[in-house]
Amino acid sequence: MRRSPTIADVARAAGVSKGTVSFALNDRPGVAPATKARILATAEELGFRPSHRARALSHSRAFALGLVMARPPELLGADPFFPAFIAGVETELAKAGHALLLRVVTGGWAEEAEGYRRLAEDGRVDGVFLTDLRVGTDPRLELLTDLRLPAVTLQLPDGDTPFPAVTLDESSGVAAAVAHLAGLGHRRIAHVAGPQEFVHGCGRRTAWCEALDALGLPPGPEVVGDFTAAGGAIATRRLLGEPEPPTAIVYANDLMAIAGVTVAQELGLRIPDDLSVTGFDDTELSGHVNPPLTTVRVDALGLGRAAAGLLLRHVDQSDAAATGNVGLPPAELVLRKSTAPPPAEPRNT
Amino acid sequence: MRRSPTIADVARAAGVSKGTVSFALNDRPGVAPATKARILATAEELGFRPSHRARALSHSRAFALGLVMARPPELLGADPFFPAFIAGVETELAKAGHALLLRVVTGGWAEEAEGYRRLAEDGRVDGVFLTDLRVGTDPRLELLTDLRLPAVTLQLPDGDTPFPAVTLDESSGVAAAVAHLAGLGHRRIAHVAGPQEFVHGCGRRTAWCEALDALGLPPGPEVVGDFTAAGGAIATRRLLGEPEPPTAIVYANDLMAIAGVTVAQELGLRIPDDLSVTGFDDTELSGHVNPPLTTVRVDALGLGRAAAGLLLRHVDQSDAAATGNVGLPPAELVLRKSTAPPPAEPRNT
DNA sequence: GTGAAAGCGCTAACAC
DNA sequence: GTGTTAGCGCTTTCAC
Repeated sequence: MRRSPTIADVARAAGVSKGTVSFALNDRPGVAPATKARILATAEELGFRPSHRARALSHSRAFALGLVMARPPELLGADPFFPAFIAGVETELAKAGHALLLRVVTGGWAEEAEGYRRLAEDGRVDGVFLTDLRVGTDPRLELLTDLRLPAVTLQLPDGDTPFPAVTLDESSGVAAAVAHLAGLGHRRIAHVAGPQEFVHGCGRRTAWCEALDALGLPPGPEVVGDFTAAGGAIATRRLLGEPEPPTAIVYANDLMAIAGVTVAQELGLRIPDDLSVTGFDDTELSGHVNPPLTTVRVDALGLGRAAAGLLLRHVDQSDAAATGNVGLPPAELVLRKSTAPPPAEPRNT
Repeated sequence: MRRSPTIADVARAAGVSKGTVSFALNDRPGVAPATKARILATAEELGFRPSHRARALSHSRAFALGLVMARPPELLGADPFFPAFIAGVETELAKAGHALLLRVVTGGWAEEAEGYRRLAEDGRVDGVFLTDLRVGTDPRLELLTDLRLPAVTLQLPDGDTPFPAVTLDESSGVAAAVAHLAGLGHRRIAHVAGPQEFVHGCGRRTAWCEALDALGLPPGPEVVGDFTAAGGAIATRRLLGEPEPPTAIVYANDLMAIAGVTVAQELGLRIPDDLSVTGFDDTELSGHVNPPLTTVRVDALGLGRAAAGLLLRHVDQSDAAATGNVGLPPAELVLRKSTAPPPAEPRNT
């Protein structure tokens, strides 16, 4: 079992000191071109790879970024956002030689806080991504400040946190969906919302609400769901059971929308003839359900890339140059077949 | 900005040497109970947290495990397996104080190999999980042996790799689906397979094939898909366009099955009256589509837990005690509403 | 331009 | 029992 070569081996083989090797390897000035070439060659020849562990110790840096996913178990396999987001993050991190540490917690806040705390106190990461921001004051903000752990957040353009943020306007996508429905003639446009403690859940609801208002339509009925299919089904049943059911429903994600379509169909409604539906996320499946779902596309991959780039810059610069936010193109409406003009006659339930 | 206390600080405060502190902290014999208590107390008081980086360096261990996900971008958000698997892995790793490093590669084999290589050569992880095993000789087997990187594989009970494995019988689930359909009276039972280079894609197909044979049924038509919704749609269109279309289709995953149902419905077929369908995975959505999908449930969370436990043991034991495989309960059929007896009359296409 | 040596924070062998 | 010391492999300051 051959031990992998260390910087000392290279130094010996090249006939120089460890320090010089280090300088040569890191492109630092003050090494004669000839020496440098020789060092690089022997390093190459020996198959030298710098030990990440040793660098981490002497730099007091982990060269890794962390992501804590707090999710109820049911939502784990169904959420389309994280895998794409993570893929985006990875493309950036891989280039920079950083790694991504994942922590998934399925319990409550205590467990989540513990997740961040351990990442920080163990020095396993140099910074973290803050997704699923809570409205008001997210408790993680204080925690991370406490832990002195750099972070970037994902949030809506009007958000305001003490951390650098990647912003993406989801509202205009929802507004476009509402406008599209209104344009088709709908007047009772309902909403199945996500949990209102999250900025995205809350933001989408607000966008729906304000879009209705801007169009001079009355505020439609709404039910707050939980982003799960089961929750979407229950919410839909509630909405359709009302005395004057909506003719269109704007869902806060595709999962709830698809479950909602199923419920409506079971109740004998035809989509889109009797009921129009829109989703949010544009999951791969949404184009392949019956009917194909009109939805709002959000670029999770791009978000991941942008967030990783921002966090890397934020972490790398020890000087306090303000790292500005970065904005992504707004979410956009994807028209498919789940929307149509409302039925002419009022239905009876 | 207060530097976090090191072992030297604790030693000084407790009036002992670093070595003694280290022994006390690690529950090693040879420290007087009184001294030990005092050390533990001062450590607690100072808020001492051992530096993971320093331990990693002196132990030559990363205290982290790696997972390389190789996935085409389309499948990233839709695959229900990984999130649950990762959650399972995490529950075990968190207990053991290990971290999970994720690497996602969307390109080909070269990129994937590079992913493993970097994890190994950078010493970022102590071992890796090998999912999506290829049939025949998976190229990663040799690579990892080369890199001297411990690994555990996920595979079918009859698999055979040089690495410890977590095994789960998927075949009996598929066989149960076929038997269920045959019991309803179906005789032309088709299959939409996953990519045949993977053991799970191949295994499910073989299970379907052998189940038909065991029941004395003729081998049904089949199309090899790619596990994506789009692929499932295309495959289904092909099967239903044949002169004598099947009356039932067994899909290798839910995503393709749901897309297949949509295609069939667009062609005017009623599910399950005109066509029965089964899936595989039991995603959250599959109970909330129209009709709810009969499928095969596989315990991804349990797989993750078992794999993590196995890999931890495998990595921790420096002595060569053979770490046996661990077997999980077989996948089981979940009956819902997408299956029924075949239509009495032969349809015309 | 290059070498020597002192860290980074912990572990583990070896003295006492 | 406890203290001392030499690593783990790299970075970085300071002489020369």
